[in-house]
Amino acid sequence: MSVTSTTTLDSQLATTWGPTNAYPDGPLVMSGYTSRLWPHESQPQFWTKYQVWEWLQQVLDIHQFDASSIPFQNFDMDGHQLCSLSYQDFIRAAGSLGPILFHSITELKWSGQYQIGQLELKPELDYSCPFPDVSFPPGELYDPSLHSLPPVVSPTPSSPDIKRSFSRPHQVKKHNPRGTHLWEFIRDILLNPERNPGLIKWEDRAEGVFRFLKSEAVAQLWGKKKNNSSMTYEKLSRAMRYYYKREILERVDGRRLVYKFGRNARGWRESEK
DNA sequence: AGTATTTTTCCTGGTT
DNA sequence: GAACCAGGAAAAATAC
Repeated sequence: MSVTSTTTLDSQLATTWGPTNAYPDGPLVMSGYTSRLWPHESQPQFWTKYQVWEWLQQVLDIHQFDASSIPFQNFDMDGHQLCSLSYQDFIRAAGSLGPILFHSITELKWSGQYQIGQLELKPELDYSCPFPDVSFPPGELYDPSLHSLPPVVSPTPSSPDIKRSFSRPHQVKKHNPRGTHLWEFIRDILLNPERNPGLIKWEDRAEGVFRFLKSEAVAQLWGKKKNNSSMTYEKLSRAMRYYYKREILERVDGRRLVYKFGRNARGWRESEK
């Protein structure tokens, strides 16, 4: 009764994560539990430069800072190098945010070793990537996060010239239910196109305009994350509409499935205007 | 334990 | 007719 359109969803999922690349590496993640991390993600020493930047982004988001708070150039390194930085190095590279980053990476290094035993991160340090706790039982959906190795992507040094005086880290505590809000979840899908082929795509990267390509599939993913198997795009979109008032999203009329990030959405820009 | 936020659920009605 | 879009209303889930 609650199933909207299985046919459509099936086809969306099929085209998105077709059988071609389903479970390429076998059952790396225990399908029994909801795993929060997958091997390479949980072990910073194996991160690529790209993943290091992802991590930076996530930590900033969690602590409500925007991307201009840290000179990303100072972290132009892979996970191995990152892990060898000292506390002082972090201070030098990130100023007042150094301690936060240091704490975060330390925690991650530590828990990474035990992730086999399914050790969960402390909630406040959960900058885990976009789809950590979305694990689909075999045969159901292909979970992109199960791809242990991200494709070769370089940090796109287009112009990370985000230099600005540190906006003093005065904790702007906000609500953060379950680690991620819907809009952040959506944003993170956009920021990780390699792992999420064809779910949502940028229409205008600079303006923050994007479009859902597989609306029901995204809803399913969101539902999985919230442990709600009856999530639909209909319901997800209602939540999206509430963002208009808060200016996290701006209305884009006329175009179906198209949304635009608003002034209160952070962390989606390639570089700060 | 209680309040504020955010999301979910359901719905009516309109549009593409 | 299917799939969306707009919001109102109210309940549920979370955060603090």
